[in-house]
Amino acid sequence: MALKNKSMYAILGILNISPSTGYDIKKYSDNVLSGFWNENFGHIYPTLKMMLEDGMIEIASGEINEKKVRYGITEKGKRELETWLLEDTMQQPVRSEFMLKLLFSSNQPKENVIRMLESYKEIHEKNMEKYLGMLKDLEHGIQEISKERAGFIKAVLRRGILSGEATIRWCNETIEEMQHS
Amino acid sequence: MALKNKSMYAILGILNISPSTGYDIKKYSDNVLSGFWNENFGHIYPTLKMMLEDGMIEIASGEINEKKVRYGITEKGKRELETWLLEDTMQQPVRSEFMLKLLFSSNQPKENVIRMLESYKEIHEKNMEKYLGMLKDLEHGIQEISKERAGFIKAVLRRGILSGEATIRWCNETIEEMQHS
DNA sequence: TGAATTCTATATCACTCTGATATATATGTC
DNA sequence: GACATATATATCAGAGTGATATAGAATTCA
Repeated sequence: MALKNKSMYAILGILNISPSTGYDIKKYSDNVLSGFWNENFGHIYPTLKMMLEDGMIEIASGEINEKKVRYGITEKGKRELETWLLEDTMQQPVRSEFMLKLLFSSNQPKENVIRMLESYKEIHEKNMEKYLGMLKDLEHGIQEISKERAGFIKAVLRRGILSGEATIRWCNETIEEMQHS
Repeated sequence: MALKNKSMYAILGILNISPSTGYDIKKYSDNVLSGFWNENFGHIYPTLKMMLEDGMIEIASGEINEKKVRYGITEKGKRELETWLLEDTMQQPVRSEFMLKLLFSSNQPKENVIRMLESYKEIHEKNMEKYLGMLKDLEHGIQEISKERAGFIKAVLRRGILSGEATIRWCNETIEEMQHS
C-alpha cells in the first residue's frame, strides 16, 4: 500500500462521467475541480498509459486518431473507483508556504507583514467571487448536469465559500492585531 | 525559477531560531508547524547536505559528533531567508482527496456519504482541540518563546481554529442536506 | 538486573507529483 | 494572409512522500 497514484482516481472519476482525452481531463481539473484538486500533463499522460495497460480504461470506440485519443472507463476501472470511494481517506500532507512565511516573520517590519496579509486576503476575495459565480451558473442550469451530481458540486462550492469567509475574517483580525501592537 | 526546494526555507527558518539536528527539524515540523507544514527525513537530510555545500548552514561548534550533527544558519543563509520572506508567495497546488471523493460520490448510497462526512468532522474536531490546547499552553507561557514570536504563533493557531470551525459548520450543513433530499 | 520498548539520530530508495518545455494541428480574429 | 489562441500529446529534471534499515541512548516495568 502506502504510496499510491491519486491521479488515477481523479481520472477514473472523470471518465466515469464521460469519455475524455488527456486534455479534457486537464480542463475538468482546472474548471470543476479547481480549488481542491489539480492535475498536470506530466502526470496525466503517463498515468493514462499505465491505466490502459492495466485494463482500467480503454480507447473509446470511433474516436481512434493518430493525434487524439479519447478514453473510457472499463468495468475493472469502475470496480477500482468504487473500492476507493468506500475506503477511508487518510489525511494528506499540507504545505502552506504563506503560513510558513508568516510564522518566520516576527522580526519583519509590521508594514511588510500587513502588506503580506492584505495581498493574501485579496487572493481569497477573488476566489470567493469565482465560487459564487460558479454557484450561480449551477443554479441557473447552464451546463447539462444531473440533479444528483449538481447537489454534490454545490456542496463542494459551499465548502470553498465557507473556508474563504473564514480566511478573510482571519486576515482582517490579524491585520487589526498587527496595527495595535 | 519555477521548481524550488521549499524545505530549504523551512529549515532556514527553524535554524534561524536555534541550531538543530535533522531530527530536531522534523520534531519542530511535527509540533509547531503541524497543521500547515510538514517535512520528512527523506527530504530533510539530502537538503541539509546540499545547504551545507552551498554555505547556507554550518556545523554548529562544539557539537561535532560521528552520529549527531547540529547545524546553524550562516550569514548567507540569513540573507537567503530574508529574500524569501520579502518575495510574493505564489499559490501552491492543492489536493484534497476527501473533497475529490465526495464530488464523485453522487451515485453512492446516502448513508455512506453521511458516514464519510461524520468521520471527516471528527478529525477536524480533534484538530480544533489540539489547536485550543496549544493556544492555552502558549498563553500560559510554558515554553521559552519571545513575546513577538508568540504573537505570530498565536495568529497561525487562530487561523487553524477559524478554518476548523468553518469546516465543522460545513460538515453539519452538508449532512443535514443529505438527510433531507 | 535484565528485557522490552520507546526515543533519538541518520540514511537511502522507489515512487508520486510539479512545472517547464517541445511539438504540431486546428480554430478564431483582425 | 498573419497572428494569436485553443487543442492535443509527450518528456524530463527536480521536489516531495512514505517506507524501511540501522543503531545507540533512555525509559519502563517486572
